Amino acid sequence: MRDIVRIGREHLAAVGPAALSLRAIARDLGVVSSAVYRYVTSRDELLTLLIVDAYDELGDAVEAAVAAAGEDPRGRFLAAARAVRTWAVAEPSRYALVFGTPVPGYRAPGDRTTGPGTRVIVALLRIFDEAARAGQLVSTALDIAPELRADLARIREEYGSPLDDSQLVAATVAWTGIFGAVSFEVFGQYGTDTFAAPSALFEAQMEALSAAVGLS
Amino acid sequence: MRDIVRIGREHLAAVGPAALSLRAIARDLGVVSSAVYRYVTSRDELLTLLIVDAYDELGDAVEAAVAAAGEDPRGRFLAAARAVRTWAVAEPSRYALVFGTPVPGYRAPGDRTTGPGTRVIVALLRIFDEAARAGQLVSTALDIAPELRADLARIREEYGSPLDDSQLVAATVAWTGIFGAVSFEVFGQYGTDTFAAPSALFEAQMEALSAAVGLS
DNA sequence: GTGAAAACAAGAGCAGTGCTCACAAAAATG
DNA sequence: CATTTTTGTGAGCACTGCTCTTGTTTTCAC
Repeated sequence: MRDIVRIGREHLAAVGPAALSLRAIARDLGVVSSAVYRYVTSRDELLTLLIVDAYDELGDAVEAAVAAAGEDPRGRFLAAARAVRTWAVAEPSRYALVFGTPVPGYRAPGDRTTGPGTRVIVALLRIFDEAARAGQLVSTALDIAPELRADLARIREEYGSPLDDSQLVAATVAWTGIFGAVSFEVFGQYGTDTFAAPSALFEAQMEALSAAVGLS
Repeated sequence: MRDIVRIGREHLAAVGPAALSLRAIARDLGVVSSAVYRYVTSRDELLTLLIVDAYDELGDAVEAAVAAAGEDPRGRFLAAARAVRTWAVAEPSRYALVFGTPVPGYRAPGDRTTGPGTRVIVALLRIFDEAARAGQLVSTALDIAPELRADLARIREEYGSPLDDSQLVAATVAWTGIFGAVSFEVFGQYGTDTFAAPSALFEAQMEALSAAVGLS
């Protein structure tokens, strides 16, 4: 059982999410293909296990990086961003599983993936909250539609965040900005060999982004 | 031949990139499966055709939106971002094909995809260039590593851009920021039903982002 | 210890996939 | 009209996810 996830992870790293084959995993496991269905009801179930697995590892990495960083909110933000990128570059297939195209026909069971799936944004929000409390988060007033205000109010309550609407939007910009930059690099969307020094680019991008969202 | 792409596009929209089946397309085409190999050497070849197709349509949409917007650089930027999102929301499968996880085993042939694939960033760079020339792009000096300076110099030359290093980095932040936000929405990565008004969120995000990268 | 119950594995089989290849019908060209 | 080129056929290979029936272990209560 644990072995299935272990070998599944290996195959995932080797062939990518969509090419992940239960039969191949069974072979590697030295067992006939149908035997795997004793432990896992379907390929999607296995994907869910691997998704949770990946979310957890990424969450661990980010939380550890934030904890290891200093008190400075901006430094913590940069550490979190760096941790995301480092993990993604080291585990492109698992990153793709979680942050790429949803696997065809696959519907993530919310009850099992939302918990681990929110660890990064929770960590980011905490950094923003601390910054706001320390007066190190400047808020640029944005033009926010009423429907959005309702959404943001719900989120503020759910996470118990002290951020105002504009700051919350800024946090989502930081969030999507990090993953946008990482995805571009990991998925090779900058174009072929456009950047020889992707990590240097990422550093500069995150510096710009952290300043942009008001972190100082 | 054109029919293959046409039906391929329909299937793509219906089932997503990874589940796209040549045999199913052949059936819809009223032809035996092996016949389509007369026109397309492999499934990957078909994917390439569809990728180019998607890039072109997105490029058209963005260029048209920018042209229809006023002279104001910021307005043009917002128009471009909105065009990306609108197309992505309308064509999630095709968006996924191009900006999601690379299809397993698929290697995009650079010579056929790089041209159409760069139209969005070219449009963005033009907006930034115009803004810079009009003095409407403030440059916040970033800490840029020497290796990155080399990359940026190459890019500046390739695109004939007048932007300085920090402004170029800001442009990549805008670029990846747009697609990061769009991907989060299209791929449902914000979490289940977190935002009831995604377009309002996007507007606010892009407003924040445009200000953040120095566009005024 | 023995017998029932639960857990595990095997193997055949179904429907689907990408792709190849020898062959036949149709269309264009001389 | 004859010949070449193009287009389509159908069988077949190796693979996939998944189901179902059968058999083998292991565990556990008595």
